[in-house]
Amino acid sequence: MASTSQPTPTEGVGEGAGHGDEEDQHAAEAAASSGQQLVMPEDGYEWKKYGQKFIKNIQRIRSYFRCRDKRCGAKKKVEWQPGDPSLRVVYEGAHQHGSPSSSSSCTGAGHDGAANRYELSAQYFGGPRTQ
DNA sequence: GCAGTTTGACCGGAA
DNA sequence: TTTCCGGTCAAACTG
Repeated sequence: MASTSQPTPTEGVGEGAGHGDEEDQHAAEAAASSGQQLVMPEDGYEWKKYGQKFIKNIQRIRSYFRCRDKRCGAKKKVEWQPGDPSLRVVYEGAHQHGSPSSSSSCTGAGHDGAANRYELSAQYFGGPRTQ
C-alpha cells in the first residue's frame, strides 16, 4: 500500500476533515518506512504547497499545503523529522467540494494522484533539487 | 509559454 | 516593550 490512493479512515480526510485538527498518518509512516522515501500520503484531494519551514520547537520540518480549490479553505500541514521517515499530517478546515478523485474516476487519480505526490524527502535529503 | 514548486522575507501573535 | 516562532505571500526557477 505504499502508493495506494485509498484514503484511510484514520486520516479523517474528506467529510470528516472538519475536525481533523491532528491526524497521525500511520499509513504514511508505514509506507515511508518501507519505501525509505517520504512521499506525501494521498487523501483524494489536490494540494498546493505554499510554504515550508523548519520548526525548531519540535525539531521537524513542516510543509504547508492548501487545497487547490480556491473556494475550499482546507489546509494541510505535513511534518517530518530529518533522518526519520515518520510523517505526521495535520488537517485544518473541511473541504467544501467533493473529492476530485471521484470526478476523475479511478484513473483520474490518474497518475495515482501524481498531483498529490510530493517527495518530501527529496526536499531535504538532497533529491533532484540539489543546488 | 504555462503550471507548479521551492526559498526567502515579512507580518502578526504570544510569552 | 522586546524577542522568538509560526504562518503566509510573492518572486524566481525548473520541468
